[in-house]
Amino acid sequence: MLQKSLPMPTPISFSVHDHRACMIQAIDQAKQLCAKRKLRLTAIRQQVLQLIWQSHKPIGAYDLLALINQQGGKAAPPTIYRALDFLLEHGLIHRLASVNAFIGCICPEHGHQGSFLICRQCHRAQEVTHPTLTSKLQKLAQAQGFAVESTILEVSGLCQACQREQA
Amino acid sequence: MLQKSLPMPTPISFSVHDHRACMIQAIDQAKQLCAKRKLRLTAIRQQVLQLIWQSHKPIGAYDLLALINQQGGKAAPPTIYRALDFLLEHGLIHRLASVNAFIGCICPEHGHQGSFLICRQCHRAQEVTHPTLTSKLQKLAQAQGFAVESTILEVSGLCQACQREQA
DNA sequence: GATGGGACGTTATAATGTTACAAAAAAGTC
DNA sequence: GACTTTTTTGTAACATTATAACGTCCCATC
Ligand SMILES: [Zn+2]
Ligand SMILES: [Zn+2]
Ligand SMILES: [Zn+2]
Ligand SMILES: [Zn+2]
Repeated sequence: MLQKSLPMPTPISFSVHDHRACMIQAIDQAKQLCAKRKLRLTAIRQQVLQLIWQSHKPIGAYDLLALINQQGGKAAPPTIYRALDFLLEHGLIHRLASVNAFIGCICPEHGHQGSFLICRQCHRAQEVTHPTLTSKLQKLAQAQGFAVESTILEVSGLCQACQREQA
Repeated sequence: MLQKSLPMPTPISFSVHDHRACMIQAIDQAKQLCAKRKLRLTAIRQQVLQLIWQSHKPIGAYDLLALINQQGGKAAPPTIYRALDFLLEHGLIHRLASVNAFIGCICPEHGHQGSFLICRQCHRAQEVTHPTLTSKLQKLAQAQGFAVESTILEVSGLCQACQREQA
């Protein structure tokens, strides 16, 4: 079960857009999702989610920790990791293993693995869908007798803006 | 440039096989490759490569460090990481970001990104090819104006043996 | 208003990876 | 061979990322 084929929002990380609106929408969506599933979006969990969305690029656990403590909090690593675990578990964020950082999920309802384009220059990342790709992968794995449970797919390279800057 | 389409050896990690023969062949191949490219496969680099191949599953940097020091060495982390960097740079090993571990490459001549099936139970991993998959991915990225430089694809799940054991 | 499970605070520690600089070894040059 | 230059290794300290253990608090339910 890699991904359901519901429509996903258009990815826009690499485009100019009102990121504050993204965050507000994401928080709102998270609240609804937690209400629906009877989960507790506690103050810290919401704060972590908000900080992740406020960042225009994937953010590390200790950067989050610093931000929280700048804002008057007095958190320790376990606090952050517990919040991150909760958000991960319920699909509200993704973890990018190749850069040890976290990013908000653009469609938390889906229950999916994320796939990401990550710019090595500006460090922004964008979640993308891989419609046929997922099934191809499934077949490839099944041919080996391997039962897929989850997949990480992280593409590193240059986003359009950074390509232009390079030239 | 994700991958050239030369023939790759049949993956056998999850099958019963003479792993010692794998290692000997891999070391031999590494020596040839380094000779051809005028690279220096120093004692430590060869030892690290050999230890990686001796392990029947991906192995972490600090486990390698411990093994080397068990064998009479007196290495510190930088020693290991430098050897790993060399081996990575020249495609002799791969790094599995999702488990922070290293694994020997089954076809170091190719200059490719690896894709891996990783069993969450027995922790063995197997490198696989993704012939059409790579090009699909390229197209997907290009549609976003993204210039791909490298890709990590790591599939987690259960290998055939562990599936049977489960049942 | 007891009580039980989940969430959080706190301290310490584990695991992974890097910087900086000195010494040694190897390779190139005459 | 003696010199210089480059590459590799040794060593100590440090940085980053993540977890363990245990006690306390909150709060929903009974
Ligand atoms: Zn997502
Ligand atoms: Zn960029
Ligand atoms: Zn390989
Ligand atoms: Zn297995």
